[in-house]
Amino acid sequence: MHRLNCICYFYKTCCDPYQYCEKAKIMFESHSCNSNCCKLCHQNKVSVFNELDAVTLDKLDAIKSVMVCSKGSVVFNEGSFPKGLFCIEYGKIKITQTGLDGKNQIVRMLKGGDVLGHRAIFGDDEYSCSAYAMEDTKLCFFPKNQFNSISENNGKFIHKFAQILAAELKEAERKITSTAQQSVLCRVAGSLLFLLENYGFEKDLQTLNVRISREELAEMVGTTRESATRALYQLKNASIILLNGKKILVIDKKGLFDATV
Amino acid sequence: MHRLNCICYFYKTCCDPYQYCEKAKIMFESHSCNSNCCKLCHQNKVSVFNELDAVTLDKLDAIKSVMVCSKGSVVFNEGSFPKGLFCIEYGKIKITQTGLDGKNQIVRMLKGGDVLGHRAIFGDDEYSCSAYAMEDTKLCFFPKNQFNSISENNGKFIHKFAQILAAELKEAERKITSTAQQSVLCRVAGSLLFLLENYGFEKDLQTLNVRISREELAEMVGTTRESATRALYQLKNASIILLNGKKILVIDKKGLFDATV
DNA sequence: GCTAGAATGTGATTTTCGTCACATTTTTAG
DNA sequence: CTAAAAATGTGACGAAAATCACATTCTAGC
Repeated sequence: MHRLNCICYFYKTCCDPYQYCEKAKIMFESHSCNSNCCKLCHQNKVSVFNELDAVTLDKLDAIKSVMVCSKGSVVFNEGSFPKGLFCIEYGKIKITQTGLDGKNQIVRMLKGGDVLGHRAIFGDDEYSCSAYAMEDTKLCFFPKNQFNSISENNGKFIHKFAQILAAELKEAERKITSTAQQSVLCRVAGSLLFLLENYGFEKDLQTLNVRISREELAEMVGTTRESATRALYQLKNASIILLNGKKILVIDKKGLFDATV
Repeated sequence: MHRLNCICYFYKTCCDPYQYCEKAKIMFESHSCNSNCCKLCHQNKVSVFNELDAVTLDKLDAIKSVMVCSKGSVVFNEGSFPKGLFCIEYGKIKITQTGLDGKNQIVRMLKGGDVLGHRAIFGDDEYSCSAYAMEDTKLCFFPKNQFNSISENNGKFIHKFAQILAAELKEAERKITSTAQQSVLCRVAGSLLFLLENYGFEKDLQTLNVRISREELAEMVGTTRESATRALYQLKNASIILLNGKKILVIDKKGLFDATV
């Protein structure tokens, strides 16, 4: 099933460094995985690896490990030094930062095809954030030194990362402005819209394709759990969304958009 | 004085595109300028151009224009498309974004040696922010297409920009967290500390080496002019700073640091 | 399918901060 | 130098959101 030159880590919830874990192994095997080969990966078309030549893809394949993280796992911790670059095959990752009194702030939300660890690697820096799997997630891992020697002489490849960093910077700066200027209600509406754009709907074309707790929504928005809850119910009372446990259904996308200003 | 292969724009306050301006010309000539040559520029050591080989520096010199902006000038406008990359020889630039009801948010503050326009260029995007000169500022300008063809085959050069973007992203994400979680007083203290780290002191070793209005401070912090004023006076009453018109004197740096949490 | 623990909803209260209004000071242009 | 405009300081007030407390509901693990 998996290629011989791929080492497979099985990742155990909340353990660092990565360890073998029976549950992760079962997850790993239960998925109809692709060949664990970058060239054949269905994320190839959307990820930073698109447009890469076959030779570079082979090199990347040769150095990579594959790992599976169960929901809640830590991928890396704020303050530690990056050992390499991660690329998501499937799953969802939240990137969080610790603020006052250990209160978390979610600064990015990732999905299949996205990379993580690149900020610290290109910044030549420790991780400024932690990364957690929000659901069972499969990642590929490229050790830093080997990754660097592959990218080093490939201006196009580095340029692609610069492009990603530029897009992330744009989004972060926009978030500074909205956090500073908008009400909690507007920010909650904006975050739901972001989740919709980023993760899309489930098959019913109404339910947001991500399970997020009230606490996490509050951490995205930069408010308290209670205020996030109240904002959600305001949107519900305005017939813009429906709530069903952790499911959030968007029934009036335009209304949601209008609520962001 | 200036090299023949350097075109000099003289920049007129608030005019776009850049125009000849008598005042700017006088400013330009009154400064004992260097040769307008990247190789000899004193910012060479700190800017993205450090470690560049002589050949590349010569190429950059050949394509660049030099311009001087008087205080208050617009360097570029949010929403327009980048025509090239700027590098500051001296002066100070604020990068702002328009939020609700046209309220500004300052997202970055730049100084000699810093570049601007790189986010939009590497993001292949329009400007997501506007740039204003906070004081008389001298910039070098590198037209986009020519800049791209020089950087294209220079992985190290692009890598340097990725490094800058990574550092800016780190700072932006940290600012999201503080804006979301900290009180106005903490954020004002934090901004003063940032201004100190970024611009340093004047010769008296107490006065912040930047003139910033209450309004601008509020725009950095993400609050109102009145709240920013009140926070400044709280710090003054705590004998952490002194206020003298637009001058801000830091007399207790540790106290300022303690006030950020 | 039970049960403990986690997550959520909700009212009451307090705190922070924005808004408004206007006096005062500083800066700028002529 | 002077008038006008811009920037600043400050009190009163109200709105938004944090905090606290606790009831209720959901969920994971046995």
